[in-house]
Amino acid sequence: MLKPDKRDEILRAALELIAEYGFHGAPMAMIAVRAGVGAGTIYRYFENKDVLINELYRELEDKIREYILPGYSTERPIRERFVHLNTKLFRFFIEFPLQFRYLEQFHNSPYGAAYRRDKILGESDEKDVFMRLFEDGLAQQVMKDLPILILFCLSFGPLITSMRDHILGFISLDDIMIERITEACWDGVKR
Amino acid sequence: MLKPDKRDEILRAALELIAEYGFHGAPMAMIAVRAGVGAGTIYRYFENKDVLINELYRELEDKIREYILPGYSTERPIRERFVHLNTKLFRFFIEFPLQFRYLEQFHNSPYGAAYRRDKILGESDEKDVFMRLFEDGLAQQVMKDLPILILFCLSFGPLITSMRDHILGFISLDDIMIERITEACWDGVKR
DNA sequence: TAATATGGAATGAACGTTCATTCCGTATTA
DNA sequence: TAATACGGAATGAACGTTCATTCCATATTA
Repeated sequence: MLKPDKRDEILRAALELIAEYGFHGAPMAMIAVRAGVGAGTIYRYFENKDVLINELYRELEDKIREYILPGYSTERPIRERFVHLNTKLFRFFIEFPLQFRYLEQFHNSPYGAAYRRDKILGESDEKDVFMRLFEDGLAQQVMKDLPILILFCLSFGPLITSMRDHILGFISLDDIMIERITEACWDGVKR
Repeated sequence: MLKPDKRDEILRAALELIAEYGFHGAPMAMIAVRAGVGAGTIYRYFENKDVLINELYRELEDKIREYILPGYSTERPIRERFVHLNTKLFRFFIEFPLQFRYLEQFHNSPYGAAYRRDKILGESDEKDVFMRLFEDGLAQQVMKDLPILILFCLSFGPLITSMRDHILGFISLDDIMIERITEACWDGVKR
């Protein structure tokens, strides 16, 4: 019987190594060593490296959703929802920097491009929380009359860029700074 | 005598292939074929792949400076300077999408991290145009009282993110959209 | 001028290394 | 004991880089 905890060890090891060294700097053999399993064992849990990478991404997405959604309500005012999601995202990434770096690696690769194409153009059954927020912001005329994707860029661009600098140690993001950046982003998207 | 145009061909080929396939998806052999030279010839012009990659980045930086600086004056009002640089940067990247993608690849790699560390922490002799703009904006109390790097993130985060979506074909950045995004970024950084 | 010699640029096959993946003998489980 | 999981050596493909050789523009010679 395949053990779930061995699978988790492999995923954890892959996350750590890929976050630090990138996809090409994290060979399967190295992942195996860090996970404390044989190289061949990985292939009992994941068909190949691509599958492992994509699986890791999917689980990460779930983890993020679980982290940011509690306390979030589409009934609240747009501005409050915006601040909630932005702040929680910042907090998540600061608490889990390896996860942030993994996401960065993923998005800046063919994996990420393909995934994003699916998400934006594809007919997803359940709409993204963020999509929904910007749609509502537009409908209520609280946000600037810009394409939703642009509103996206205006709030997540600074988030990602500043997180990167935080992780590299160039700036330090404490709660106050997070709040001020979020406010500045709001100034950017609000009408 | 080593021919400059052969060197240029190699740089051009490397730019195209790395922009499209990433550092690891662009083998030297492939670069050689596209440049129309023998594989070994590259090593007559560049010590190794790392040197080639860094040289390409440095030339790209020069090209950008030459593109955005004409018509720019530190004597003008902060807001005008901000709009000038942002707009020119957008235009450059839209006109030269391969260059944008190369920059992206570079920044999301150990090359970029090392480079950025030097630039931010190092004692550069000449100050960056952008650094200077934000310093002036702070001094004149026109911009929000935030660390310079944060102001940076607030304006370049959206630029980079929206350029990425533009290149992937998810949005279309025309002059009007550029202006509106730049305005929104200004709303983000202005006091 | 014609014929030959020279030296550096260009070449691409070959090398050593690294990697993802497979294979199979052993250990573990039921 | 039979079936399944495991480990890590083996494999072959792909890569960056090297180097013995070829090519060619120029210099030298007769």
